Amino acid sequence: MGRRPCCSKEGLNRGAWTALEDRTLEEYIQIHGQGSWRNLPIEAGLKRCGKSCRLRWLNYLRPDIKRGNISEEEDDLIIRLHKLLGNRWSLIAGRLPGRTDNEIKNYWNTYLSKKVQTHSTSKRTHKKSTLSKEKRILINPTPPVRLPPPVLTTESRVVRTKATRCTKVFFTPEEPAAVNEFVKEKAPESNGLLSDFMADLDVEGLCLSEFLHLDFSNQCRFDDNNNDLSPPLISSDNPLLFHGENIEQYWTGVNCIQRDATFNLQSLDTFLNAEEDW
DNA sequence: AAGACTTTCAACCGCCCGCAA
DNA sequence: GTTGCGGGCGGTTGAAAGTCT
Repeated sequence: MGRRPCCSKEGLNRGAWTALEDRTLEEYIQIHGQGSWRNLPIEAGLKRCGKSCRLRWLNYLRPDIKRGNISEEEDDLIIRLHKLLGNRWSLIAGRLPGRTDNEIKNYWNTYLSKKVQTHSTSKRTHKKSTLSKEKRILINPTPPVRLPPPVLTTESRVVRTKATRCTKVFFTPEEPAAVNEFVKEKAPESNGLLSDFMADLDVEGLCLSEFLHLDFSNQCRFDDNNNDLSPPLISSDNPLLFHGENIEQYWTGVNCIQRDATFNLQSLDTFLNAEEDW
């Protein structure tokens, strides 16, 4: 018994999305919300497979998406998480708010895997690998810039979402002040770099699986004035910022850990590095 | 200048899983 | 317990853009 295809595929558009299709999908989801992907194209009047709509929304149109400008810290985090989780891109992406599994997968395949290979042959140093970073696309640690919405001058025009290459890379060593605040507080021995913060986040005594399965992307929308128990881990301004007290509140709230359990933020890095010894 | 080659990444494909009937 | 459906995931493809010769 064959599986019913997700859609007939007959008479459906394929390939690159046009500006008009993007707008139609965006408007539909703004009104009706996402979900029911199979019916969505019919109801929205799109000649697309439901899966295609879902993919387009999740990987490109979603408003909270970050594209390009993958920072050094994110690089490092992806490598560490990949070491821990393997090719579980959605899980890795879940730890990088605003990043999609597809983007991380592509980024890994085109750049990070080579970088890691290079590092494994020549011992890792603090500086980036000798691999020509100049060839990387849109990668610098400056605040991510959303690509402007597609220009809708011609309704049927195909939107080329491909990022253009740049051969120069600019490093702007600035970090969100709040991150440094928190890092200094929790890890005074570090100099405040986010990478060091990651090196000082410990899950000892906590449920790592819970940690890994938390949907951080949702937390980006957390409003600090909101005191409910929705996990208030990350602020929208500083997506990688973990609020220790809030983590404790959440985890104790969901009974992941005992309320009186000692809560220490020490070193996730230690854990990730310890993986080598497993 | 132009053709060949390489790189990038959006989009597609097919499998898997959870859930409801 | 079984079946079918919807959604999600990871692997792969191929067109476009960049680089090299």
